[in-house]
Amino acid sequence: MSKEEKKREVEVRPRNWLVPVILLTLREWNSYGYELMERTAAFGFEAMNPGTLYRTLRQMEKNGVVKSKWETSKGGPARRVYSITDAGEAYLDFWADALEQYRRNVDVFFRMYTGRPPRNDKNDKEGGDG
Amino acid sequence: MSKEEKKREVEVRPRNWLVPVILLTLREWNSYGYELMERTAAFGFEAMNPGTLYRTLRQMEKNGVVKSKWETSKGGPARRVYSITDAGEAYLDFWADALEQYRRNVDVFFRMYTGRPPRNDKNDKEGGDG
DNA sequence: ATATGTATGTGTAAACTGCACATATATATG
DNA sequence: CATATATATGTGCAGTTTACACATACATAT
Repeated sequence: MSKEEKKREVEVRPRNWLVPVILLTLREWNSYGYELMERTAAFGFEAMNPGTLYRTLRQMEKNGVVKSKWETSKGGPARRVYSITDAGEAYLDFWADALEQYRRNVDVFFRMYTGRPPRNDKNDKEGGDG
Repeated sequence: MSKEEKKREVEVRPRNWLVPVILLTLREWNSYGYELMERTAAFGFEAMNPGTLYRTLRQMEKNGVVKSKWETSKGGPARRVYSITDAGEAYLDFWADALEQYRRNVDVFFRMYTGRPPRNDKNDKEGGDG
């Protein structure tokens, strides 16, 4: 396994990370799929896949956290413009709570990763071989 | 959707979070599945599922990041005691890098979530209704 | 022989996601 | 009208991950 391959393998985003990112963006301004693809880059989605994004938006509307309407006045293909709902703002708050909890877990990880000396002895941590 | 249901829905753990947690624990002392179930609680796995843990351990051994041997000397059922390999320590370092990157993304999220006033106006953020 | 606690493991189904592919509109060009 | 291009939205499918239920096995006590 090369260094590059390992890095590609480790995708450190929580499941559905796209959902709170979209909600947070829509809380500030209404937007549509094609534009959201650019904005999500700041949150770790450097090469956002269109299919994933549009599917997520539809799922979110089905769940009632966003709503949409067609916008045809701007020239070019029609855009489905999304806005956040009250349920969506509440859901975003849940995500914020959960993310704070998770951040504490990651802190535990880093304290143990950097703080303590590795190769402590508790069991018999085979000193030689296996 | 009740508050409880929503909370259950939002699981803010990255994919394979169990992997670095196991590696980090094994870096300090050798251990086995049943014992690891308790230790993972500190990292957000409060009700660890045995099946998930054992399957993950086997997958990790297949990938060469841990190795195991049977221990039958302690009384009770035999334990498969795992230890981290050199490849495992290197893999743990990759995870640490990725987690730091991810933490930056979460920081961006929280700055936007708490820092700025919601309901800014950029597009036409429908002032009234939908 | 039965029950209990310890310990490891599999089968299956649901959810999530990346990749490839399909569709549709507006504009420019010939 | 025909074609190409940029914009914009959407579906099919397959691989991975994971939760839940279930199965297996050993040691000890009674």
